[in-house]
Amino acid sequence: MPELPEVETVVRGLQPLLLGQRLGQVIARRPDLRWPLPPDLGQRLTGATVTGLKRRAKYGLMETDRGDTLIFHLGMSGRFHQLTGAPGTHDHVLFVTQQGTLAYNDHRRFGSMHLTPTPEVAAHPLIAPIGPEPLSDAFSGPWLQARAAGRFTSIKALLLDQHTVAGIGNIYACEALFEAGINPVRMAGAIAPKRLDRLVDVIKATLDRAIAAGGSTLRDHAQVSGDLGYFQHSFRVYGRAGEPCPGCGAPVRRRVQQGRSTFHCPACQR
DNA sequence: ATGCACTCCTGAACGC
DNA sequence: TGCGTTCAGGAGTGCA
Repeated sequence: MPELPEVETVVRGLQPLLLGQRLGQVIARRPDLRWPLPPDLGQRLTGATVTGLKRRAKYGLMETDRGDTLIFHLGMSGRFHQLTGAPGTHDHVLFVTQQGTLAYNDHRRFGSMHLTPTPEVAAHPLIAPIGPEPLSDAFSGPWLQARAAGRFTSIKALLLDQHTVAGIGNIYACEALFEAGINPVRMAGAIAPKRLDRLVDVIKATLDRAIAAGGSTLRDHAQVSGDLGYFQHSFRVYGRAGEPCPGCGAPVRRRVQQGRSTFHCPACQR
C-alpha cells in the first residue's frame, strides 16, 4: 500500500524530525520484521548523526555520519510515528533523539530494515535490480517499449514488476492503466508504441499528483505526523467495483489478476 | 528465460 | 453476540 508517493511522503515527513539529529539510542524491540533485523542495528546506529534521508523505489534510505545507511521498506503496514508514552505492541524499532522518540510501527511485519555502507547502497541486492525511477528521464516511452517487446505477460504485471519501473504498486497500476485507456490484461508485447508512450506520461502525472497530495492512505497507512493523507479520495477505479466509471458511467469491474484485485472499466480500457 | 503460485503477517470486514 | 473465514498486498522464492 505504501507505494512510491507514500514512501516519498514518509521520507519527507521524517526529514525535519531526523536530519542533523544524533541518534541517542536505536532499539530493536524484536529480532525480525519480514527478515531478521541487523543484529548490530543498535550498536551501529546509536550515537550516529542522520545526514541524509532519501528514497529509492519504495525503499527509504537513512544516511549517517558513521558511513552506514539504513535501508528500510514499509511493506504493507509500516509507518513512523512520534511516541508519547510507552511503545505499543507493534512499535518494533525506536529511534531516540533529543526531539523525542520516533517509532517504526508495522503490525503486519512485511517491512524490513538493512544496514549497508553508504557507498554500497546502489549495489545492495535489493536495490541493484530495480528499474528506473518513474519520475526520471530514464523511464521513458522507448524504455517501456523495450521492456514490453516480445513479452507475453499482461501490461499490469509488467508495471508491477519492479525491474520495469520502480515503485508502482497495485493501486497506481490500476489508476494509470485507466487513465491511459489500456485494459490491464492486455498482453504487454502487443500494445502499440504510442499507447505505451501515453502510459508513461500518465504514470508520471499520476504519481506527481499523488505526491503533491501528500501520498494516499489506505486504511492503515498514515503519514509520519499521524495525519491521514487524502489522495485515496481521488482514486477513479481502484476499490470502486460496481460504481459508475468516471469516464462513461458503465460499472467498474473487479477481477483477479495474479492473485491481486484489478479494477478497470471494460468499456473505456481496451 | 519466463510467468505463475505460494508465502510471510495481522486486523478489518463479512457471513452464518 | 460471537465465532470462523476471507481478504488486503510487496516482493522474494521456488516451481513448471
